[in-house]
Amino acid sequence: MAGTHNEGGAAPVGEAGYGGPQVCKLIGISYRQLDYWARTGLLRPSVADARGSGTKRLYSYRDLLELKVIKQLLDAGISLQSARRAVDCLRQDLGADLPSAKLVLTEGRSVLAQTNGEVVDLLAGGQGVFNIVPLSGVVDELDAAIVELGGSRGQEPALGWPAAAGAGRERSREGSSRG
Amino acid sequence: MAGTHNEGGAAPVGEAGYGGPQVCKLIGISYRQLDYWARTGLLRPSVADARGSGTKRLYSYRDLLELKVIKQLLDAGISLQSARRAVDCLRQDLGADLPSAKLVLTEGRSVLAQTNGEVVDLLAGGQGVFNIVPLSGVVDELDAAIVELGGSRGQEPALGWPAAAGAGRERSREGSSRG
DNA sequence: CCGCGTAACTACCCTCGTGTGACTTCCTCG
DNA sequence: CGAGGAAGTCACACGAGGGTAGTTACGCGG
Repeated sequence: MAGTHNEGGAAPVGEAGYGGPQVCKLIGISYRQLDYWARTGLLRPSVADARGSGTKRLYSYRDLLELKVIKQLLDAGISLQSARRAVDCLRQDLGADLPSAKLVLTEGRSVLAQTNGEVVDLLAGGQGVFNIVPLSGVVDELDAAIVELGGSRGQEPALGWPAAAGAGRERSREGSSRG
Repeated sequence: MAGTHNEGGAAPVGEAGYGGPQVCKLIGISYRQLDYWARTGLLRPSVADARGSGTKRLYSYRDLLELKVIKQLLDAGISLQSARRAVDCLRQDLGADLPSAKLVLTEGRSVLAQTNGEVVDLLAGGQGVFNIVPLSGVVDELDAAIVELGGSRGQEPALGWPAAAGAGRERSREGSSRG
């Protein structure tokens, strides 16, 4: 279905990235929300941002991950401001093995815990509230959504990247020059 | 200011409870916040609510605990709506040993975990975001605040709750010990 | 006994963040 | 060059309070 044009499903056009409306379907947010986040600087598309009314925003898979985390946090009743800190933390650990990690947010500090032991350790020593995001679920749901929307394309939805710990996974296409 | 009132510190007058401004100091919120919460029904004083402009709201120690939990959640960037659910959960487990428990909130479900094992178990099976509130810290901080504001009275920081609820639950609530 | 002062609660209006809808503009593809 | 879709813009809504003035219940002094 929708196999006529290459924009019919959720798969990125070649290597370009994911367009705005596609991202909305994949993440499960409204377009206005995505637009708002992009305009307020919470998360701007890393492949290509808009340069006018007629252009397209292009999001990378990494962007999708961050968006999904933000949505999870919002669903859990956490404010955008806190979600922003969470994404910040996510960006610092670029090489982490995300599917096996948990994002642990406390007041003033946010860390990526790679094992359950770390989480328990943090829990034992902390006083405030903990917000814990198991990233496995995030990656899983996102992947499932990608497959569901455009899986029949025979195009890999960008999941072969857990070997990114210290490795250069520089397959991003920064070719589009701004005007 | 003519020293007309006897409540110089934080200790409740006899069995009355804690007044509004006192609660603000104890919990660390603004009066407007407390007022807003009372008006919107998030947490109304259980000893005596206001019946006009000249009357006083009187909060019980249990109210203070719930307020403190709410404030912790707010500090962690959690919305009032979610905090409302947390307090709801707290009210269901009236007889629980709060200082040793942790409040675990997930999307759609909120439970009181009495042991760390329960928390780990919940973490292992869940997908969404977890908000974990160690109540030991809550009780501890609240107790310290009460002692600090009214400590010179040599009075018990917390008094027995009024039997307004009708149920006589004599738990050992003395918050000096924590798990 | 009654007014006064003050402490508390209340009402009203405003702000800020976080969106949402409607409508416009304008780029890109064919 | 025309059609269509995507970003932009403006107005508005709603939650969560802040500020301030008004209103009422006390207690006290005259």
